[in-house]
Amino acid sequence: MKKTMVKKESKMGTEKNKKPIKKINAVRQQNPEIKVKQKFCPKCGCTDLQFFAGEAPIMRCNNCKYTSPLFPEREIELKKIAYPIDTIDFLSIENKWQEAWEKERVFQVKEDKKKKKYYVLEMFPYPSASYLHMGHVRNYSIGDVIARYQRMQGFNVLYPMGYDSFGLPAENAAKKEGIHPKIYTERSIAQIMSYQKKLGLSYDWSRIITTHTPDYYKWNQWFFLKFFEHGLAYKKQAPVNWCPSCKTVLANEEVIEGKCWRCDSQVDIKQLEQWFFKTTDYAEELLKDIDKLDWSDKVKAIQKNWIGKSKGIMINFKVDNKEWPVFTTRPDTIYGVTFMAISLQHPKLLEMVKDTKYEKDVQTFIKKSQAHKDDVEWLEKEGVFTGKYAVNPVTNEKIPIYAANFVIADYATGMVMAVPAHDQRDFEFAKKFKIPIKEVIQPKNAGYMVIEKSLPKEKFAELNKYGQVNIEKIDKDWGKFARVIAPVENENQFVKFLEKNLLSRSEDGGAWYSDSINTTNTIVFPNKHFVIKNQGDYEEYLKYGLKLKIPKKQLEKNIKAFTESGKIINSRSFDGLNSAEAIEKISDFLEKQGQGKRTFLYKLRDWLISRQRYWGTPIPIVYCEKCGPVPVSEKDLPVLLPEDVDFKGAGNPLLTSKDFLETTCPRCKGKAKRETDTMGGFMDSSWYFLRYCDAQNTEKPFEKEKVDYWMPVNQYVGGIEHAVGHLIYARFFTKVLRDLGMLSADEPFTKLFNQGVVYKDGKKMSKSYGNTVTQDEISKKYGVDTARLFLLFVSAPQSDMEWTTQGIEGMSKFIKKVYLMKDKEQGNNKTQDRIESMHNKTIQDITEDIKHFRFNLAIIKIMKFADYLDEQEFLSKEAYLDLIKTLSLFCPHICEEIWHDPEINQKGFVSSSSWPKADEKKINQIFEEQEKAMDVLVNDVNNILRIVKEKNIKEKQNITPKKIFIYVLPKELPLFQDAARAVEKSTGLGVQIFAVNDKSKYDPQFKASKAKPGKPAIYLD
RNA sequence: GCGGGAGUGCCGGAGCGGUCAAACGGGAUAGGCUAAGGACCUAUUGGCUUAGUGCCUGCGCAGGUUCGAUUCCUGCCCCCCGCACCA
Repeated sequence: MKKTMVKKESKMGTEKNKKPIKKINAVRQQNPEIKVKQKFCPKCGCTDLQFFAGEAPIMRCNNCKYTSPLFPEREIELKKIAYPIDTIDFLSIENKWQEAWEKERVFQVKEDKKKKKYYVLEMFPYPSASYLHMGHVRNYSIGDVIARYQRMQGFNVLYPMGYDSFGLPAENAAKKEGIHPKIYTERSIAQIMSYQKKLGLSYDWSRIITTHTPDYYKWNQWFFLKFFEHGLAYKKQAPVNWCPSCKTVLANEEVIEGKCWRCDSQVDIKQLEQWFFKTTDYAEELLKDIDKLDWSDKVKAIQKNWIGKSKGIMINFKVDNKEWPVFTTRPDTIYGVTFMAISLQHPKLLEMVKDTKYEKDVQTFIKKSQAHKDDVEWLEKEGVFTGKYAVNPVTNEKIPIYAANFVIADYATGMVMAVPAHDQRDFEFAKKFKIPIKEVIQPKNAGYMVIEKSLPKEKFAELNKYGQVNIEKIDKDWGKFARVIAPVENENQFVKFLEKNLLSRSEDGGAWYSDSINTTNTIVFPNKHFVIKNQGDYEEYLKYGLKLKIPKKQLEKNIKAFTESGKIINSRSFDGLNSAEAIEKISDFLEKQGQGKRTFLYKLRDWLISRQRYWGTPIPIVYCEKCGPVPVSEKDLPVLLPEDVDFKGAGNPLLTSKDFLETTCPRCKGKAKRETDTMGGFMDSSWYFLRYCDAQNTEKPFEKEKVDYWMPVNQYVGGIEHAVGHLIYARFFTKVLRDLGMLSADEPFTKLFNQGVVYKDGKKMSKSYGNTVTQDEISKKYGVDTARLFLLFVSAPQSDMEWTTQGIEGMSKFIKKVYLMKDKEQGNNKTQDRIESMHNKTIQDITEDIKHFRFNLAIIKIMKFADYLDEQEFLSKEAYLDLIKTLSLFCPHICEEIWHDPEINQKGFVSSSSWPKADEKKINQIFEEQEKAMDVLVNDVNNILRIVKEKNIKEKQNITPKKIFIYVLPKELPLFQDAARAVEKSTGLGVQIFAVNDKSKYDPQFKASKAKPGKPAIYLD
């Protein structure tokens, strides 16, 4: 995909430029909007017209060849342009069927216990733009194909749409343009919705949801109260991400590379009191259940990584005789601890240094490092000594404590035991502050030997003699490249062997060079890989695309810490163990001593839901002067978002609404103030899929029975960008509601499909990049059916694609062709059983393809099938109907139009017809082989013709064959009767076919004897 | 650094152990139908060779496994995407 952008202009491109662009093209490009009124041939009434520019523009009918000059009154315009009238009026067909579907409620569904359900869902959009671009069109088309397919399979398909309509952009628009967020939002929704309708998406519009309306957000508040009741919602002071530009806190999932996901500003860390949901209570289940999901490995990996479980031990260090637990995954390195590092944001840091001479240093340092997440790739390690010491519980050594910028405040306990010899960060810090480095792990004496180019056989034999090298395979030929991978059990002896026999050590002590056997480029990587190369020089080596690389960082102890496992040293009674054993033994020891506790830790944090913004769900909490924070009572919900706010100032606009702010305490009826934080948008999207199941309910968020009927979502479709945010929260929410008895599902989304991104000019197509191609532009020109078909045809739905209009014409032509086929005379073809075979095979293949999201391949097969049907003398109606059915997934409007055409005359809607079933008995592979044989024959004839022609030119003669004679084996005669027709069509010459044993055959050159089974002989006369 | 994906013709993209590399679409070239083409039809589109044949080259580069590799493995190159100071 990216390739297109990288590659230079092709040769073809430059050649093209040599040829002058035809005038007509240029004109058309300049004035694509000008159309001609004439739609029907005045003579025969057909619509297959062509128009030609020129001094006197004319119209020509392709059917009856009638030609006439065009409307004199439009002559001026026509002089500029000749533009074909589309013979199909897409727009009115689209409107017609969209209206019909809506009127007949074709896509509305009810729970029906007798029918199997299927829930298809696309991630609901955030209504920030007022149009749809090709990226959207592609996404919605994917979902619609699935919905239509499952519907035709007989499932009760729930396929809803709604809008995630709370959020900052609306508020920003209000600030900038002075429009109230509500108006802005509702306008956008109306526009987007109209475009979605124009796409012919088969949503059940009766279930529409907009999250900014009180009908919806009331339940957000209700859930909040439930969570609060069950201890799952709480308020705490914590170091949180603060976006200075959006003026709000952000959840961890909304910070990308240290920047705000919306505005890209540097995010600061602030100590603030905020509302959280206890996602960490569910960390283990969220992690464990990932394996149950039919999601892509990538998304699963991202989630696992995000939850980030690590196994380790809490070890009690003592500071001022108080216990300071510290988490580590590497207790085997505890004897190597040479300093402690505490986070700058640690709440107890200042307390620790209070009234000491170090207090000032620490304070200055905190100020200096500004406490914001930095975007540098790897932060320069900085820190300051706190003057305090911690006691190592195993050695009783006094360990100095440093305040350091690389320690995260809210992971584990905010303080780490630093082992510079075996942790890269600790190492860097120690180097900088001249803290001792104590090695407690030694690299293991084992490795792998990789030998490029073969050694002499006898040398390998010698290696083997040592017994340490197990050579798996040696290339027999000297001089050829061979790779030998051999585990080396005893490095020291092996190295000695190498030194003695093959190599000598380089001066810096790192690499090994072989000079003993006539080569200069032999290198050894101790502890990692041994790469021995000899015979031949460096240049030759490069020729084979191999480069020599000395991983200096791995060799030079001065740069890198040894972080792998190995043999324990300098650790008293634990010496000699390997790391894995030592981890267990030391953990046992610590636990026995009461100095430690094995535990698991997660990277996942609690979900920060407070936002200091206006356009969101108010948090239903009241601060009473006497009672403190009190939840609003259920019956007072919803806490309405006031509309009389001022967006001009800085800060949260909610603070400007007095009516909202001032209230009474639900408990003591005294004076109280409302919470002005609102909930982040992820709250809205964490349960919207449940609301769809019962969207009109005014009594509760949803009826359990209904949700249990529809949930879980069978197929979720959406971008991979939500892998950690929305998809984790929604899973969390589902699990909590399950535990509250509100539904039965464990997981919200059984299957997840991540569609690819649509790029343009090398960037993701989006409003913010300004590189959008809108639905309007394309559908006006080609109709939405073409747009949908093209987008799904041009590449697999999960892969990224670069937007191009190249090829869209082809799709348009194809649709037109299928449409015109309906007028063909219906009847039985001679090749009926062959058609049936292809028909059933096609259905079988397409069904498989659709099941596996290979829409592009399914479309290809539909096209092939259509071509085949079109080639036949008569229209095979049955086959054609199934063609229309399958095509209707992609092009619902035109298919509906055909379905109801008087010639075809089907009842009901094709959209609610049933998916064709393949009859395997009718699939006959022989036909396919015969088709191939026919193709070969046609090919052969053409090949001969070509050769003859070339000969003519070369030898300046003029032999032009006029007739083709084909000689087939007698029993193959019926088969090749059709082939003869194909040859006729292909060559435009007369064809006569004989059986080889036909005595009356015309065969002057006795070619007939060349005929073989499946391969007739040919003679050109 | 870690994780995921990818590299196929002029282009977009199929194929993912053999039956066939290049389906399908686009582009280009030639021809037909035409007074006129943007419709439609036909052929060609790696090289050599040939009355329909045969051979070679070839799926980022270099090796390996296999009777056989575009497909599996190893190393390297390049590109894209995501995460990243998680102790």
